[in-house]
Amino acid sequence: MTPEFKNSTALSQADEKKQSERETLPVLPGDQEDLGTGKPSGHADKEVMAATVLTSLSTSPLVLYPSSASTVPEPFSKTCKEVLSASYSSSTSGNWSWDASDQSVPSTPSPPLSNDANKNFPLSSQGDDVSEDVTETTHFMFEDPIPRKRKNSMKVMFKCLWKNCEKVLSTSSGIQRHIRTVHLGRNSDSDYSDGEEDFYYSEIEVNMDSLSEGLSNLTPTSPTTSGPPPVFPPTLNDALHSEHISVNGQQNQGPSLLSQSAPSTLCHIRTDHAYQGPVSHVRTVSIGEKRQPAASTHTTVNKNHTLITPAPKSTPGSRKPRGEAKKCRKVYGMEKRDMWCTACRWKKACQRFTD
DNA sequence: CATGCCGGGGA
DNA sequence: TCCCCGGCATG
Ligand SMILES: [Zn+2]
Repeated sequence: MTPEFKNSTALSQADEKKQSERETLPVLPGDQEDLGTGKPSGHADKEVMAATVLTSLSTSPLVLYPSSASTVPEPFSKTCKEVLSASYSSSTSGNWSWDASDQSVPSTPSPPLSNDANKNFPLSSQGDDVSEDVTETTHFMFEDPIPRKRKNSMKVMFKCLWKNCEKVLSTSSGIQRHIRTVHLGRNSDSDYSDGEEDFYYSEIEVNMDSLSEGLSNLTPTSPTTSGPPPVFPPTLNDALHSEHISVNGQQNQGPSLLSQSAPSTLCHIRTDHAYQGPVSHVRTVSIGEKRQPAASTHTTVNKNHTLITPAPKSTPGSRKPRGEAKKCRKVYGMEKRDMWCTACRWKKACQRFTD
């Protein structure tokens, strides 16, 4: 049978199943030429076809050198990767493949994480921006529409990194709003979000398990709770840096002036957001020099092996950068699926438009 | 909801 | 090895 008709016609909607009808190709005459669909004998299957035309979409890569900004009065450029390395404390040998090594899910189907309603983050936004907190959404931690994580009992939260602000929200949009309104002093009406906010918050992951374990004090289970209900704060901030960064004296609040509050650190820590590649939008302000909170070596004495280091784990730590650049699928569309690169057809990582 | 892709499965 | 899909993560 002709392989052509194997597929059916259904598809439609979400995933069109398959449809190997060649639109462009006329019903293949007896023997198609080389670059047909799949020839056993590999010839150089370089795709040199017209596809190239479309491929021209690439984008404008390169250069964005914001570092030479200008507002920076003092050469504060330094401490760059230091921070980076600090946060990336992970090591090469840190095969996080062990993951579930310890406790948790021996074999029981354990019910949905559930139960304990323990959750509350000690965020205390006091200190600076007293002027007005737009209140906006605050902390609502459990409303996340996250049915199940890859693991169980793992939650991703977004923490504001401003000097004295420790707000933690459960949604990125929430934290962005917070930063925009509270710190950047932007109008909330226009939720125009340029990449700026991204640099002021970071994602942290909260392990409910260890949490409840370590400090299961929330519940009156153990009477001996005199322990300090610490907050698992990945916040390794120290006031040390504040000295340098005090360019503006304070931060936050600058309704009239735009985000002049931005601190100055010439390095852009890429906690996770990997913004690179084709940047079509011209950033009004040069990004790159901002970011005030700095993480120093976590000297926290963690006797437990349960580090809460923000790094390895499914969603939170190593986020999937999710490359940019349109891939075959988007470029050609489902209709011309035959033009996709093999990888794309197999639903694998695209090879033609690798970014 | 669409896209991208890993991991796994069938021939 | 080729081919494909379930399902999930992400924006
Ligand atoms: Zn591709």
